[in-house]
Amino acid sequence: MDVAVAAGVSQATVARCFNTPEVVAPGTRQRIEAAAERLGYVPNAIARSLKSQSTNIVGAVVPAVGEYWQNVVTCFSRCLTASGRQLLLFSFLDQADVDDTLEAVAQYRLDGLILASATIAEAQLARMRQTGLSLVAFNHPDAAGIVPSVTVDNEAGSAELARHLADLGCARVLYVGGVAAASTDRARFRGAARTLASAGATCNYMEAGAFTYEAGYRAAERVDQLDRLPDAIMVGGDEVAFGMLDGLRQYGITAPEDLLMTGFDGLPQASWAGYDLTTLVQPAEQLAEHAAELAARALDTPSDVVPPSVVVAGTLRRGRTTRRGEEPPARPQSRAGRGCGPQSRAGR
Amino acid sequence: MDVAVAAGVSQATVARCFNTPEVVAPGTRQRIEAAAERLGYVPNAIARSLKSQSTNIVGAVVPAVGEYWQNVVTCFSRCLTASGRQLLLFSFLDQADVDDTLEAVAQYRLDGLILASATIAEAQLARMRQTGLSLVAFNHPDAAGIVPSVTVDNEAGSAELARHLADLGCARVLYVGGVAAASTDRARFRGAARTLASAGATCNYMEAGAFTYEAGYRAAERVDQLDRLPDAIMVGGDEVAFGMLDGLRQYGITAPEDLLMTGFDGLPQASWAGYDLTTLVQPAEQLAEHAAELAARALDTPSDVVPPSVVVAGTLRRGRTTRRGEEPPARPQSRAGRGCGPQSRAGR
DNA sequence: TGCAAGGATGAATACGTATACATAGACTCG
DNA sequence: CGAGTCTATGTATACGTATTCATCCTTGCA
Repeated sequence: MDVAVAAGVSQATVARCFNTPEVVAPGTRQRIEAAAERLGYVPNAIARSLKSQSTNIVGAVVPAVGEYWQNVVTCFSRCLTASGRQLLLFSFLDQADVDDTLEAVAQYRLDGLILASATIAEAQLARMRQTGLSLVAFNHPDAAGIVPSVTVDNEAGSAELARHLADLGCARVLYVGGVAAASTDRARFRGAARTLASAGATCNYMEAGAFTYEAGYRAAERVDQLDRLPDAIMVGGDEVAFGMLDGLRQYGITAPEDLLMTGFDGLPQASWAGYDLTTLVQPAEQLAEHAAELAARALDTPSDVVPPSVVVAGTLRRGRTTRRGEEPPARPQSRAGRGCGPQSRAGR
Repeated sequence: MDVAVAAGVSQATVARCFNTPEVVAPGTRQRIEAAAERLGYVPNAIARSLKSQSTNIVGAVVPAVGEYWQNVVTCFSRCLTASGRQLLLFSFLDQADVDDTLEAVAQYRLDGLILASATIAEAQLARMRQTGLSLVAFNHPDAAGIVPSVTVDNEAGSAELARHLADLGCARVLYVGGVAAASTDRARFRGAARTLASAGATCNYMEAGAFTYEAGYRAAERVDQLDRLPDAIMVGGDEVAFGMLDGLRQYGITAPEDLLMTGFDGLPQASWAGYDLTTLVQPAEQLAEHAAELAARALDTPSDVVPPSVVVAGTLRRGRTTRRGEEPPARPQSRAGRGCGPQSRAGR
């Protein structure tokens, strides 16, 4: 409005100048742009949102902890920014906080909402769907059919890992899940158990209690106390696997020497030389893209139509933790022959 | 408005019912609440923001990569949610994207903006300050004096680490920084160099090139090629230190056996048994709280007053990487005496 | 020259809320 | 019983934009 009087035009023309510049006369446009520049004017997205009934903002409700989720949030942000939209982030510590969070979410008229958690109750999902908000469940396989859903193919991925272990001759496998209530966890166990059974191998289940490093570390004690070590441990999440690896080392148990180990998720750290974990890499970027697209899509689907769901295949990453009997990779040329002598750092 | 007619009152009364319920008659209130419940009405935060000129949203511009930042983002989210505000997240990959990002930011009339990056140009900060937006620089010590700033005490923290090394008898120290252009990096090197000099020790500088695991891993090769290994390596960031540790192990160099090592930041992984790194723990939660508070504070400071800056002390965490000559921690009771025999997992 | 067509712009309105002001009724008290 | 006070509510307006409709000016053509 200030700009309008400064440029000697009406507010409508200013608006046109910013939205459809081609319909405004070059001279006028130049005058408006100069005035805007001088006054430091920037369009008000709030007012625009109110008028256009669309905020250009997508919300994401994400657990506050865990390497996996931090990675996913970054992907969301990248995807949305790339398509000119914004990310409103809600992170919750306790599952119970989700209710409050969702209430706060509803106030902002978001273009879409990504619910990222494998433990949101299905009843709650159904309720959210009634609000007319375009939402999509991320990493919650059981939500497919209730709301649009985006996940990696947990069962097939886990089956691939199991097949890999079976090929390496593992007959007794222990599956260490994070939280049995998580639908991802169940799907992963299903894939593992099915494949191993058909290969004539056994697959027991143990629950770590959380998808965290500490949970894996603590679960290592229970593994150590087993009467007999399994041939391999399939862990339901990379972070839990890191804890399991470090925890087992405490008891003198290492992978791949004493048993093989696989993770799930494909966190950046799985590629770090310190762990070098065999895992199933989730195509996080791709998953995030699908979620962002679904969340922002026009809400034309009537509620009795089965919503679209996207399942993307993961990629097996072979790390040292399942590399039994092979030659260790060539060591870079050593420091031998230098003055300081290698005696104190001879072997690995 | 729908609710108003349904309850047989005016829109103003509905608004009062949601903001100042005590001034509306109990009977009326009940009627309105019933109507709202029935119609699934939730107040429109967009309209409220437009009217009240305050969005209740705080923005954060954060680098898209790095364990450190992911952790910080989580803290921001927790703090803001706890105080009933929302977090609009912008993450950028390239420093050059920041300009575009900031332009997009300006459209939303945020209550405040947290600029989290140690490499934002100071001229840009000064320019942003003109926009009247209440902004605060996070983790950018050089910004203090230009805009309100929140950082850990980088120099003192680094000095504390250096003192720790000096006490352990280190005379030749190598400082491996992430990006020399980052003001945090420079402050940390200053603290280390000053303290080591006064202790009669030397402190050379090497730049890893980025604050990433890979950069640390690659820098390990240059360390290996030195004529003589230093007594200790101070790494400018934990993630870089992890890479350095793993990289050095490639060459048969381990900490604390061959040299001591310290990090900086206090990432969760530094406590993981696999690294167990001596580092300076940033009080991330506390820093985030200060940033959130400053960002949302009333913008009463005239631009010629030096803005307030918060510097919080970090905490030294002693890990195995500087634990030379001490007894290793007691091993948990071994699995000896069980049927499967411990031969294959005897030593560490 | 007169008229139609089209291009540029202004006036007016709606989006959903918060709030200042006005109003009307109930109640108190001298 | 009338004036004053307090409470509950309605009326009207503003926030900054997008958009429809109307208006005015220019241009082309017969």
